[in-house]
Amino acid sequence: MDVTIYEVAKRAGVSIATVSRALRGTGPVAAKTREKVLKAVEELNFTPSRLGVSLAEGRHAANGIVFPDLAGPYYTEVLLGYEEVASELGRSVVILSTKGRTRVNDLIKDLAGRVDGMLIFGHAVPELLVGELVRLGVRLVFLSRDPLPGADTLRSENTASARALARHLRDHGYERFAFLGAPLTSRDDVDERWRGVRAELGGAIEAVDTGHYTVESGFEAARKLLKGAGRPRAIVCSDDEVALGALLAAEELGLDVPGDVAVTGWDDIMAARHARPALTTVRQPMRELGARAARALDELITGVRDTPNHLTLTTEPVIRASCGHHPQEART
Amino acid sequence: MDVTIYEVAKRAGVSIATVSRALRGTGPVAAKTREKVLKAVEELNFTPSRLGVSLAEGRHAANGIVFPDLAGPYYTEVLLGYEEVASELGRSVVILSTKGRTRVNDLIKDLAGRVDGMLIFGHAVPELLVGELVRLGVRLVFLSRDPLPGADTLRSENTASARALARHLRDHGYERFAFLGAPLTSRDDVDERWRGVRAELGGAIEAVDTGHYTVESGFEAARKLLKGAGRPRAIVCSDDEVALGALLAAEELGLDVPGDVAVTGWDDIMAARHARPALTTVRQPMRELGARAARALDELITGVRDTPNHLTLTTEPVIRASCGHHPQEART
DNA sequence: TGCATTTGTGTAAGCGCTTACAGCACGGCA
DNA sequence: TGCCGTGCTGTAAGCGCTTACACAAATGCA
Repeated sequence: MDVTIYEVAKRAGVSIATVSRALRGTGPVAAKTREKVLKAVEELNFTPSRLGVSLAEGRHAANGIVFPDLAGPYYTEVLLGYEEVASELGRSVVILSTKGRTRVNDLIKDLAGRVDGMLIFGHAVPELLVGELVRLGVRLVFLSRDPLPGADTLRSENTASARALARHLRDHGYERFAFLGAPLTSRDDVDERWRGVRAELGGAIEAVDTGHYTVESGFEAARKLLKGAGRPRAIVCSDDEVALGALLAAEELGLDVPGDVAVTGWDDIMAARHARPALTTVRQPMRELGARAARALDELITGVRDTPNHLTLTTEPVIRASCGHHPQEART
Repeated sequence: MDVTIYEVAKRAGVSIATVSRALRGTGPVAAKTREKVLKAVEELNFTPSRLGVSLAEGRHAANGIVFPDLAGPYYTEVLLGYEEVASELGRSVVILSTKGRTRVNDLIKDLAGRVDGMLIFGHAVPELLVGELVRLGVRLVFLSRDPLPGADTLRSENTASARALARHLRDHGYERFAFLGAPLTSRDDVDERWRGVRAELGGAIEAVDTGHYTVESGFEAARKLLKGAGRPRAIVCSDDEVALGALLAAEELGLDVPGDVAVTGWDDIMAARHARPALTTVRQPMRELGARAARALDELITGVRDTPNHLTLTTEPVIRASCGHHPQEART
């Protein structure tokens, strides 16, 4: 990768300006000259240095993406949609995981210096820095976060779906409920889900903090909960991974799902479908979130749009076996 | 992000060289001067332009990673390990998915111009291009691929584990086997697994091509296989996703796993543990593959090492319920 | 006190491109 | 024949940094 435009120019017997014009198609170039240039390019196997191009153009042709942790299907799916569209738009994708990192601020700032804009998951970035980035003029799209000035936000609907899910469970005839998740750690999505079920079920549901959103934390919390005195009839989990943990806990305690206790998740990750009983959940359009984010960013970067956009995508309940037999619904 | 070193220099009343030295700690700078510089940096909120730095330094401080498709836990896990170590080493990670892309060559070349080296999954890149990249002096690490000159290769062990898995199944008393996967599409890993079980089971196992490595293709192939006349007693799948598909097929046909048919996977992805019956599989150290790749690349880039390395990591069988009860083994 | 170091700082030459501007040749037209 | 486009190409000024080199000032030592 170290043949430069100068060598091409020399070989073709023209100036570097002509090489550049011939290659980019800007400005007029005589057919014969173009041919000479292309031939030299071919022979030397020349690829313009991205660094040189970017420096001169003043743009990176790259997008960043910041997530708290790539583990788990949710982030992966979003990333997938994001990268696909970004690539379509001619932009590379630079990733950054903040989990367990010290000096996150520096990492983010470094990233900001490598890209034209970035997608940030929820609260993966300290609040103070968010303001600074906005002030710096970095193009930003936030995922699953309350709208804020100076940046796009993108999310999928939570409250109404949560209410619908809660209603569905109540229609089963269940009366005691628990919500399993970490609603106190400011993941807006989960907070909304909690408020949704709460609004529907009122005092019949209690929240249990799992601390994290992992199979393990779900398992631990569910085990404690199911062993306790007032065992809930149904457990609404903040996401599928927590729910998978709950299923494991029930299994360990010899409880039948959904016979003894119903369980629901959120996201519809792959494992949800393969768990037994298959997990009732709410499908979030994860790839589309990523894809939309990439397009939104493109609009902001190219300047097609300069006012922030705040969009909410709809979700879809997926009723499977883990919530119990329900006459009105089909099963997957 | 558009305050430059010149403005800092002016504000601090020094030259840009001094600013650079003060910030990077190269060369001597008087304490008082350093303070002035830092103050100016602070006030202007200056971050050196990555482009400028890279151009001057002649390095990107970034690594690439190329995968056929990010879908599925295998790639994610590797990516996770890779990004973590790369970040530790001060390198960003630029991703590129080749699935369904036209002009892959251009994408790869563009990527090569953005990074100091890259990790490439198996055969995600056309063979012809591999040679060209090597010739161009791009630092490369290949995953799950036969050793080739001019680049590192990294893989996890397949043949011996496959033989061990096959032996384990035979010890159950099973006699007719099938191998489900797409061994003909040149994924070296899978090819080795097939050869391993084949070496152990000989004519007792037949290969069935699924075309892809997805739950769906596994489902389709397994359904056809299980409906057919000579139904195998055990199905060895090329990876967990195919195996999950096989479990679904068995369920649909009303067959008991492992009572009627045993199923095994490969990789030990999250869903393997949550499937019912839980999937017997072979754990591949996915994160470590990523982490090692990042370190290997670093060695090549920094020049600590200049001869290619070819490493094989060991795998670990994970015996769960899907292969049947087996007195000698514990169950997870 | 004088000289050789050391320390601190600035100047300027890159790094590899893009592009505004200028210049040159050629053809068409009056 | 003279003049004015038009088409093509080259020159050179950036883009934002790093760093070799030169030089001045401060220090150490005899």
